[in-house]
Amino acid sequence: MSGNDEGKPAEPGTRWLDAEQQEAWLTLIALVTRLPAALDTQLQRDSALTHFEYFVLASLSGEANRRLQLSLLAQRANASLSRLSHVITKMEKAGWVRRESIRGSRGSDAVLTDEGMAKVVEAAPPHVESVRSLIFDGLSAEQVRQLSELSGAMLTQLDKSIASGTGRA
Amino acid sequence: MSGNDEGKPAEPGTRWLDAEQQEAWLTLIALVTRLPAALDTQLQRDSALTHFEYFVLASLSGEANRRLQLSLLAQRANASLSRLSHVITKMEKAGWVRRESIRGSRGSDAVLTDEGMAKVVEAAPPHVESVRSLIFDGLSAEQVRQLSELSGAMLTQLDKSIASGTGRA
DNA sequence: CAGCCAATGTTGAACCTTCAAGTTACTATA
DNA sequence: TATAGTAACTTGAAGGTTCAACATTGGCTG
Repeated sequence: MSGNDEGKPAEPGTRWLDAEQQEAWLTLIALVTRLPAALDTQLQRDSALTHFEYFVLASLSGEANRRLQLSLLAQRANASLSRLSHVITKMEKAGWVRRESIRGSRGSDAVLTDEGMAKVVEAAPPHVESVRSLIFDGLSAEQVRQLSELSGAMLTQLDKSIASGTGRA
Repeated sequence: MSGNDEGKPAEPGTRWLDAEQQEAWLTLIALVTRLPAALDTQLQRDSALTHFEYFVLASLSGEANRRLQLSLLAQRANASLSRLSHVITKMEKAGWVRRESIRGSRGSDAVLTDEGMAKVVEAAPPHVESVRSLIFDGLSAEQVRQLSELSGAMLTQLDKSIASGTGRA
């Protein structure tokens, strides 16, 4: 990666990134762009699923009664409620999920059907194999630990920044 | 994050992720999902740009003559040529970029116009501020170094896996 | 209990990306 | 110098996501 891809000094008063931050940033951007693309490509080809759909199905499959309230599922899947709602509608039509309203509460649950469960069970092995090949085969145990810590730290900062409105994102 | 979101053992012969890998994976997925969303939100609100558009403009602005062949620019921006072409078309209409065919070669260049340059110069300060707030304010210098290394290692593995067809992504 | 407020969820339109097919124009080969 | 091959780019359609507006329904307060 060459020069200054994050824009060059133009306004006095703006604090730019130092060289190490620049490099880390460019590399991180590449990662967050390419990794999802790679995951989608594999899942699309092997199972005709988006990674988001897979993640939603997998999340439900790990749940106590294979069910979860939509708003909680959205959080779990790092998505907006709107995005989730559209996808649940699609997967409901496919027969993998159904909606069920919660008595005595204002929410509704997404429930994984048997067909949905079968779908994840079928999609999981090639996907996990791909995750291993795309990422973990290149990392030592120590690096895996570092990855957890670093990603965790970034998520914490992300949440803090968004909550405070400072990052205005 | 609770249980086993990557699907549970169902097929003998599939090698699953160990506990540390699982945790790292869930955290990484959260990051690659939320970070781009946060970047898009900020740029959309402050500058009416997608992060990808910003990145393309910034990449051009860092280039020798503010120009780069489309296929190279696509690589630089971690995107397909198709995606880039659509976006260049849009930005051409906005007056930020123009296409110029390369004599004696079969490619064409994207060239950043003065208006395009003005647009990046205006968009950069709030964006950099946001990047700092969203990510770097939560990381020590040592962590920034680790981030470069780790992201680099993952990208290397990603490329290797995709090239070999093993990860089939 | 009435009325308001806030949380939850849905929807359609606009927008963006992907995918596959098609075009163009160099390059190599005979 | 034909001809085939291929790299570079474009395009339209299909599909996914976001955004904003709307509907529904509990919870809270007077």
